[in-house]
Amino acid sequence: MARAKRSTLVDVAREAGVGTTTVSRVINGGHYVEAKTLARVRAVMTRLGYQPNQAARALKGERTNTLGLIIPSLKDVFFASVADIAQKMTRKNNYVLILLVSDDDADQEIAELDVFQSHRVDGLLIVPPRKQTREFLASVKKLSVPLVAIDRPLLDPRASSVVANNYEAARAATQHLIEHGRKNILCVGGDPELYTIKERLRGYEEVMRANGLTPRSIMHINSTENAKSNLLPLLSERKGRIDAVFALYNIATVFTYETVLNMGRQIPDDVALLGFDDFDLSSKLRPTISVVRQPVDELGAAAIQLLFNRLAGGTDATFHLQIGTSLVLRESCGCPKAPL
Amino acid sequence: MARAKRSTLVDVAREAGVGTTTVSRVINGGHYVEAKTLARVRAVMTRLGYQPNQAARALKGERTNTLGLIIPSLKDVFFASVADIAQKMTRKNNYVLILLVSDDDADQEIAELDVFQSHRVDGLLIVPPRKQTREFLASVKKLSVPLVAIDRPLLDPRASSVVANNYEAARAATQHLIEHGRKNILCVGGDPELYTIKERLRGYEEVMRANGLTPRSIMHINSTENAKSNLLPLLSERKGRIDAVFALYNIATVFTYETVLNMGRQIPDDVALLGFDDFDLSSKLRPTISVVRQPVDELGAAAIQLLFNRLAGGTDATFHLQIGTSLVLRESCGCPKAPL
DNA sequence: CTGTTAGCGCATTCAT
DNA sequence: ATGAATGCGCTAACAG
Repeated sequence: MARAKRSTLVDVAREAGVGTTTVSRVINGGHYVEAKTLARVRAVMTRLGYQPNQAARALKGERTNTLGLIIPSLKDVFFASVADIAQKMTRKNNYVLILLVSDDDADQEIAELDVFQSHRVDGLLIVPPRKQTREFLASVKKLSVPLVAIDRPLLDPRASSVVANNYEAARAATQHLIEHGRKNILCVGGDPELYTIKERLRGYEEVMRANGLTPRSIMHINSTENAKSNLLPLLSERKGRIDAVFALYNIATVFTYETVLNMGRQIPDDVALLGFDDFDLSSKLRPTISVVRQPVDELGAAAIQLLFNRLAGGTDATFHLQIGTSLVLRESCGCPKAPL
Repeated sequence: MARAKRSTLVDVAREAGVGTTTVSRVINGGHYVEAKTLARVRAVMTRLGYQPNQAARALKGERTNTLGLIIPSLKDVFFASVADIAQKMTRKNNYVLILLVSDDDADQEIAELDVFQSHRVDGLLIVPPRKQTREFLASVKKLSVPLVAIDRPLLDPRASSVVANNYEAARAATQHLIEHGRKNILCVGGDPELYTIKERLRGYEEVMRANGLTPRSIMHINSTENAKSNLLPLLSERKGRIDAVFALYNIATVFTYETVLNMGRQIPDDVALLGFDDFDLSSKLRPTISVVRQPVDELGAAAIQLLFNRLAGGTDATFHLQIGTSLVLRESCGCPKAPL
């Protein structure tokens, strides 16, 4: 708390009786410096509590050692996990992460890109907004630092991206329900404009058709009320009675779970349930919920790695990584209860 | 992506046919600049896509417009929410937030304080580590920027802090269970070294004694296994059979829930359950779980506000804010089921 | 191996 | 109302 003036590189040089270059070298690894000098300078730095001023280094046109991250929200476990792994990887590379939350809004994300420009971050990891407006894409194009998109690809093909293989995941999930003998499988989703949702829906529909079954889906499920009023009629239909639900994102899974139980039907006996995205208490609900799990850490790590490769002067090539998912089979899909 | 050299203030000045001072003035609000000049300069800035270089401003000894946040983890909803509100408030003040995760480790947190010093953040919001070692406190003392502690007070009394009133919250919770006629109330907690846990335990014990009841507690519940093996024997005791549990943190609540149900007892009929800290699916579990809710947003907002007040040149006084909590009464405590 | 020096982009006196 | 000149702390030539 004591507002003491910080010591600078020059102070250190003076105290240690060396030139500024030497001190600079010590800061940056101590190469080409005599061991004795090195030790002396280091001692002085410690004594003075010297901390290099990143602003000055940045001004020299060097790196700011700063990465920017834009996610739609921190309250969503998935994105919080992305932020978590991103910050860990960033730190490991001796960088620091600036966090901006976009609320999934393109205009806000444009403003945030500006902020990052202003702060001269060395690279950017972003979850593109739901609607990638032309203005947004223009802003992206003007960026002068490497950028990697995560979770959803950027419409600008020149940007690298790391996403889960949503399509294959949905295929596997649907296939699994079919193998449990389910025939009237309903697909429950959120915003149909969203890339991930579209891909998942596509996978579901293809597998249904390939098995001679009729795909049925309902989108825009995003609240308890709306789940009840929209889902309930569908689930109550007599003919072609729905015997399974494939929910396209974690909240939809929970809403479906709630709605089904509230109408007095059994999971999985009456209605099997398989969700997309794992969530905290998936194994605490009764029955436990089977889900498609996205390897968030892998996604995040791969994305940050892409960024650092670029920063390390690697190729300028664009990568579009698709990461595989896995099925976590618990009880709700109809799989046997795991032994205690 | 196009690596174009960014235009600088000088470029703008040249293009606009004015001096650098004028441009600087425009950037900083445009006072004392003729309307016509102002418009012209602004136009040039837009055309060139000019973005002031924060590094340069910082170097001038001014602000970096950057705040630092240290939290133990992003995977904990509580801390994720702190980060969320912190970043929102920070942005609103035209600042930016750098996020560091400490894993609740003092040494790591010391290192992170250094990183923040190096990046010259203007202020710091931190969740102090579980164990505030002497070294850690020394590092804090050496800081030259305002710092506010959140969730747990800092042992250094010169630092401001914003915490929930854990003690009162625990009193109210315990009292509530007693009012439901419960007499053998067990308190289930985590790390007994933790400030929040200690305060909550203290509140619980006092109310128990004040009502002529015997407090009983078990700490270190932090995994499903350990919950089962430690909790089960206690809950199975015949005499003085436990008829309620007050769980001191969200995970403990879930572990208790799971353990009780697994042993075939009913909540709340056999064992009432009241938890500390709300969690995502608290109202989706059967029965729904009653909890003490901490107003995270209020906590975070108050803390950031304290920081900005200081930065605005406000008083240097130290504040120790205690924020009140509320009881969210659902079914697990014995309250009547809410009507659908 | 080591020291001297010239900017990086900006805010700021101090003039005008 | 505006401009010229200075320096913030550091790195990178360039000399020794």
